[in-house]
Amino acid sequence: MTRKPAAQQRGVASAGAGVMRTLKRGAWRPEEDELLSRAVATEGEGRWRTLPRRAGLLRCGKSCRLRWMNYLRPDIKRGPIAADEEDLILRLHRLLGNRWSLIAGRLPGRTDNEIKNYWNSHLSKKLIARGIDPRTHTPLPGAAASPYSHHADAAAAAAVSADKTPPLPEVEPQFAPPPPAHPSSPSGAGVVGDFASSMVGLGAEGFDGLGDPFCAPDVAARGVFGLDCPIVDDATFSSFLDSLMNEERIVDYFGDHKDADGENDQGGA
DNA sequence: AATGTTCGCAACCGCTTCCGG
DNA sequence: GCCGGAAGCGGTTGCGAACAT
Repeated sequence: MTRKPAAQQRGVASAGAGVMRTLKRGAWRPEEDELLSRAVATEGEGRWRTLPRRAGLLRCGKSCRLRWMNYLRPDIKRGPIAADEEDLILRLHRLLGNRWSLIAGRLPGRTDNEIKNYWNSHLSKKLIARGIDPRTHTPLPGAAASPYSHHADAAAAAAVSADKTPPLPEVEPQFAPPPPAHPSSPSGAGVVGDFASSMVGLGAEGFDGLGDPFCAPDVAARGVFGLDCPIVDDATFSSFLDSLMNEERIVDYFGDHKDADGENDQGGA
């Protein structure tokens, strides 16, 4: 996608006709990408604050980091989200809520921004079409009687229409819905309670030996599970997440229609 | 063909968390 | 323990492209 030059794009000036060195904003140009890539190659990631100056870029460090993380990193995977990736995103979102970076961490080559965008533009609509609240994974109010009906409510119907996907088969959800994520905690506390209750339906019985096995270290550190929550090391938590990938595909949750409708045929960046 | 609408995604913003002094 | 700077994260914005009328 081509984009307008910085100042034009966002209305925020890179103007400033002063002595002051002004920062450029908006879309990155190829030569800027080149400068950034070279700088990271020689100096490594980190020290984003000072990197742009050393690289000869008129960008803030924040912008450089974002560009590198979401676009320039060599290990980034291009192309449409595959069915198994989508399955995993759904599973992880049920568990973790909108913790995109954590979710992205389990999808090699995918960025948090990409997953967030995919969720907002595709998956949340699919859930709504199924009469499921994408935020809580619980039935939408109007759809409570038959949450998986094709005609659950107007919102679902509208979403189906908007989604341009064929109707989904009526399938009982594989998993028991977790409680809503914490809305008041934008950067992470959304996990609150999700882990424990999600385990009921997530085939997590295999983790019985771990107590509350899904108290990831950061979650435990935030105290969201209280004192009873054992702190599980990264490896344990990681192995749990890995196990999600090996479960029967969550696609039953939606019906396996993706390949047929070509919905994921969006090109890469 | 022209115009309006919707969609997908890159980039920005503001807040939170981390870390060193 | 406190403070300030740096890094990280999630929500939101706004543009161009694609599609519909």
